[in-house]
Amino acid sequence: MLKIKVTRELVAKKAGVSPSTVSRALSGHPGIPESTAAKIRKISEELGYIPSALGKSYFQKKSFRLGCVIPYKYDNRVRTVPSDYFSKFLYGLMLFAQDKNYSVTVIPDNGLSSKELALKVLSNNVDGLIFLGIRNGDNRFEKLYVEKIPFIFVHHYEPGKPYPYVDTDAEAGMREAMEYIKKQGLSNCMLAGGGESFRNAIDRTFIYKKLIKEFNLHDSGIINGDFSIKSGFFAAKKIAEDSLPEVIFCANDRVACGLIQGLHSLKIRIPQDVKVIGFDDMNVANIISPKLTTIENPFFECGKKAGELILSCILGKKQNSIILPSKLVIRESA
Amino acid sequence: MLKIKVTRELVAKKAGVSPSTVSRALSGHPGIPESTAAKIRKISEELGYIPSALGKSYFQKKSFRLGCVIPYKYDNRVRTVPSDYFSKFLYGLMLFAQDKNYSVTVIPDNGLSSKELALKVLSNNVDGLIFLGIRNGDNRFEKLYVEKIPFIFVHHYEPGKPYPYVDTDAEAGMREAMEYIKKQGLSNCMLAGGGESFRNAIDRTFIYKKLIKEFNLHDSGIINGDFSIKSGFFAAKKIAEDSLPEVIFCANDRVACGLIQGLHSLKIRIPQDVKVIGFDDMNVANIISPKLTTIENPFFECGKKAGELILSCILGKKQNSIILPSKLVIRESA
DNA sequence: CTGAAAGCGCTTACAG
DNA sequence: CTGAAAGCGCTTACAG
Repeated sequence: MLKIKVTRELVAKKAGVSPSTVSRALSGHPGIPESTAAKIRKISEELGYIPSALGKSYFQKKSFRLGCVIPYKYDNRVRTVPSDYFSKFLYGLMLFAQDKNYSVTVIPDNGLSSKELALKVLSNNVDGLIFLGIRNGDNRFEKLYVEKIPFIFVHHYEPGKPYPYVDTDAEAGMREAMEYIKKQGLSNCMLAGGGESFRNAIDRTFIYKKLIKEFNLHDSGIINGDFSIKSGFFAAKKIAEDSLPEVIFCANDRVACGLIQGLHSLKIRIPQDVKVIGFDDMNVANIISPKLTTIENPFFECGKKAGELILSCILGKKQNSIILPSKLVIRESA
Repeated sequence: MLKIKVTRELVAKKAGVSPSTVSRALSGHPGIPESTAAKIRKISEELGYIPSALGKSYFQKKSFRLGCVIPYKYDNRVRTVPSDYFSKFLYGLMLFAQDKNYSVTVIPDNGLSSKELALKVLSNNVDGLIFLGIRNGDNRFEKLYVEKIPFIFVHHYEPGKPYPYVDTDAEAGMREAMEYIKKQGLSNCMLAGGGESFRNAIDRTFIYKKLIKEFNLHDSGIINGDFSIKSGFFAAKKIAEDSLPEVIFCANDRVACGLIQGLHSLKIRIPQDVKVIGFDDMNVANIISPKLTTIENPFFECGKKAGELILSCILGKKQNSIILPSKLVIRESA
């Protein structure tokens, strides 16, 4: 027995109305009286009518999809955006999208050209692009902007440019952290910094310097790395060459993990010999020993907000960038 | 100056051919001589013609999208599939999809009904579904199968059912691990098991028992948990109640992390007092102290294979389930 | 090798 | 409040 595809026409016939009316009833068009709409919904249900997402998209020239662009490099292994970041963010985004009847398409980016990126939108594969893990100096966006491709950054922005973004205000959390250490009577700080590649790393370094002054603490210097575990490990060696500071701030939790490994290997105890404070509150912060005192970066919330913002861009509404707060999470390392 | 949408018709006119020929040339139809095709491609390029993905999808009634269904629970916080798993898998899948001109849509699943899941395919939102993190007793699949919805499992399967899946052969890696400890003259083993909720947990327990016998080692028992960090932590307390075994196998790296935390809190040293062997080789295995000796689960490869398999299902080709090998990765904990 | 034509399923402006 | 009709951009079977 062949199953017949249930079309809108069939529903219309059964309901004694025209196909147009079925469309309107099912999409909640205001012109249709509730009694008619209810009847049509009931018949649709009984018949098992399933409106085609493709038909709708096609007609409206909208894919109803948000593109989430994720960097990767493939050398020996795949390098990913730190996984927690990626997955928590994506959950936030998916849940937002689901709520708006959008879906989320993930796009791997190993250096797609402006043109290739634009094509994702121009070919209606997605309606807009959300960029994660962008590095400074990436010059692909001017062209996207000129072509009016809806796009936003997450945890990145370009000073002086109108590109909208969602970012975390690192200052709130770092301020809490400074207060916290000041209250303990500590003063001598260092920063295991994240270098110049990421806007967020630069900002965190800037805020560190600013707050050190503001709180009248002593800065014993900055060891620059690149946001990686390895760079944290090497920072430990450098820091141990001189007399230890009382507190080491880290550009992110990955750096903090490497730093802790490095300090361990040098038989330096945390927090007894030196306190360590991370940034991001990745899952690993709760697993590593000692558990990491760190500053929470609201990845999940970022995902939701990124959804809101890109949708505004797509729909041509206001596109005000969004800044989310960070906050201190006290555990064992400081 | 208004930019005119470049259509296929315009390309056709400029090239002096019909729109049909443009379609054929651009999609590499064999009937078109290369000279004509080249000319049409050139003109398309010059004009900036962008074929609409929506048009194609609509006509072919295919979305060219693979749906990746990811479980979550939202209570206080979002619970995710372990992030590494998720992100490495997704990279493999995305790269495969990209290669085949498909894209990947992520679908959050907090207990969608069979019907809701089927709808994702029936409405042409995606062409097929890839299920991650499925638990035993999930009864949503019979209906999908009956409705001929293309779907596969990853790291799950249902004995006696024809549902296709991609899984990792835990035995290869666990065998290596057993050989490795046997070679060290160790014998007294325990398992911090993963309980009954996940097929993979059951299998790993089964394989553990089987190999213990085969290698003529001593089994001091199994402490069952649920694949979580917390369950590993509690396992440590239980294990420490009696005399310690020489080696503790763990159902996965999360359990191993919890176990290590628990053992640390009891002042039990790893590997001096007891060896610990994980499973999965998540990122954290390299971060935790001691670094975890574990069995690598090829997540990235799983993603690629999952892409292949679901595509076979979608295209109605053979659907042979795929088993990937695991292997021992020696670090510090054993 | 190539063109004219049909049709995919939908939505909405228009007319009533 | 509701229907008939146009049209979104594509692909392919058919005819030549």
